[in-house]
Amino acid sequence: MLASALIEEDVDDDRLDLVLRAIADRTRRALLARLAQGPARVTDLAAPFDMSLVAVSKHLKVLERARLIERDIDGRVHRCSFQAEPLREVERWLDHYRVFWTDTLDALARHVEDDSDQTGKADDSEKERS
Amino acid sequence: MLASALIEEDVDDDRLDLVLRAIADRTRRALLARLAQGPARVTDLAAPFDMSLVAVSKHLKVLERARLIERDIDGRVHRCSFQAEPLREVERWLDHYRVFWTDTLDALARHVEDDSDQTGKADDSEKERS
DNA sequence: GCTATATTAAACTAGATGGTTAACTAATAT
DNA sequence: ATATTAGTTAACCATCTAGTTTAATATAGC
Repeated sequence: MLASALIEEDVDDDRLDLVLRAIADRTRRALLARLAQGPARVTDLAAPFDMSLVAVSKHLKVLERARLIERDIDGRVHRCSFQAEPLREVERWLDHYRVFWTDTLDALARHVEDDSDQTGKADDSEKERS
Repeated sequence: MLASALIEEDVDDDRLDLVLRAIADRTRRALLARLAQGPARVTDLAAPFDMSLVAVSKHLKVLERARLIERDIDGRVHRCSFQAEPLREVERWLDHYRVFWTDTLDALARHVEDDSDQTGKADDSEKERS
């Protein structure tokens, strides 16, 4: 179990790194927000921003590498469309923490117990969180 | 509405930037995963990692600035504890996109329509720049 | 007081990031 | 055929990042 599981985890981490770093920039988040309304050309995407077309083009490439957008090239026009899939990865990561604000303290205690075998040690006899 | 709303949005963006960039690093995600089990000292947090204590200390400071951890200083020992609150900000951001994988295509269509007044959408007859 | 421990601070490095301008490629329009 | 448009590539720059090592600070124990 160990080797493959660890490799799997690294892959997940790689993808999470890509996606989280892609959305950790407000320009790219704005581009995504725009694209969530529907596909658009690079030039039109760049128009609202106070930066060069080249800069926006680079941002789009970051989003593309994270698979958050897809590009449909038609002649000299690149039409970009939003792809939500990678955000589900973020969602899945958040799943591990959502218990901290959705469940009761009781459920929280259960959660901590359930996962405590992962770390072994952690002498924390105090879980006085907020 | 405009001015205050825009400022608010900037604040949100600032906080999102902080939080997303904090979690966009696998070392820091691992630290959070560990801390979600319960508070821990800096030295113990650093132990599993193949990097210097100083490096981990810096990562912790990034998490602290994003308010993802709190620090309780007791003598020479800094005890760090997980704070989930900022992740709700990420959750709220994701809310805008969750519709893309939870709802039917029908609901998606509705969603796009509802928000379309924000941008005047897709076909903005190119107002070229630069 | 002296020594060991816990942690941060400072100074440095290599590489990534976010932006620029200028040059290029390719498709379209006149 | 030529000029315009859409977009990328290349080269460059300033700043940030993630790590290092060494030094400093402060507490704890003997």
